[in-house]
Amino acid sequence: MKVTPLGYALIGLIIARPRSGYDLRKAFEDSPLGVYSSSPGSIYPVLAKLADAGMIEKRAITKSTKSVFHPTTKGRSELKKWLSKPVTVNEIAKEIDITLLRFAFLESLNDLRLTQTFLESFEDAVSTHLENLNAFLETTDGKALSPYGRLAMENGMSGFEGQLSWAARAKATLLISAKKRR
Amino acid sequence: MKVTPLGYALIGLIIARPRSGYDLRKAFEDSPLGVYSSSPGSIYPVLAKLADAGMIEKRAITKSTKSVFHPTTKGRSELKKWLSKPVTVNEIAKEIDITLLRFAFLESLNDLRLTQTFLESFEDAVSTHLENLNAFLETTDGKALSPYGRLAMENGMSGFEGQLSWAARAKATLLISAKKRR
DNA sequence: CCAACCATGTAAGCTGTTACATGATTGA
DNA sequence: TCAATCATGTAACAGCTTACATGGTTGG
Repeated sequence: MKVTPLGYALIGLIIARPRSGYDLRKAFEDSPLGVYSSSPGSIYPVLAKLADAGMIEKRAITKSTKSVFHPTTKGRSELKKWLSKPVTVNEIAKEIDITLLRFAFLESLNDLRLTQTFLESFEDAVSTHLENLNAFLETTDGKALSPYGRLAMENGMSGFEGQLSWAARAKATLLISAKKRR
Repeated sequence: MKVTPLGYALIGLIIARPRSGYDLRKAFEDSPLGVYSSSPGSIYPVLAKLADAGMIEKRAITKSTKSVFHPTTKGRSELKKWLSKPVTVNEIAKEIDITLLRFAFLESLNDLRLTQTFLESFEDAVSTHLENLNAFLETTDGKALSPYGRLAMENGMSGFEGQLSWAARAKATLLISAKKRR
């Protein structure tokens, strides 16, 4: 079964703490971090599929229509697989918010080496993408950019430069404890 | 008929210069600016719909299977309507790349006042969103953020701060000629 | 002549959203 | 008791992508 990003997000939240469908909806509702709709139509069908596939376990609450989802071994390992995938240029360019989602859930794995690999892969992808953008500026199309187009382009580029410094900061913040331990 | 963002992008490109479907595909292919797929399945159906709705005009090239799309009055006015919509907080939070697309096409309207309105609306939306994010940090959920979650949050926030300085720069760059004219 | 590119289109599917529908529980 | 919130679910569709399919044109 193919798990979608929303599916991974749900598994990740359930690993952090077992929750009902309603709890999960609220988790999306309360945070202003864009991402997904909190509407029932988004979440319940995905939860049902994940439960079918054994990625999570639905436990009924006695004397209630309510139920709570718990993590399973399979769910944990699938999530880990997803989080361990290297960051690609395409992911950076088109769905960087999903990259950040992956980063956030990385914490649950408690594996600093993986975090480091991830952040380095992130830096590589961002750098490559920035090189591509710079290369584009040197092409005929790039040089022919109108003022507004150029400004829009600069918007993107300075954003990705910000991503690079963020990654450096993140590494410094998270990997410092490892250094201390030496 | 409802025009989708991809539809507006196509109208905008056609206004800039009449093109065939194939030309439009290449426009997406060559630019590393994320946005849309250049595959035929994305573009041709939308072009057909836009032509049906009178937003663009398909002109056959004699002795060829090829044809070129030209802008229409209706297409121009619909695009202008789309570009004139104020930037909302939700748009900033969830589809800022579309906001930037709108900005880029704004140039074709040749209306500095509209550009200024747009950028100010953009600044307002970004500021409000930043306030929302800051407010979230003060809530129980915000204070309970794990280190990784906090870093992901900071990533977003510094990105939006970057958007604010970009908007200021864009205003300075574009509106300076208006000042000179006084 | 054959590879590469020009050129257009359809069908199926993926991912997620909006809108609809229903009923239980809680607190003022 | 009645509004608000808890709680779960389905149906329809939106918007875009991938993969498939087909044929013309050009240059080495």
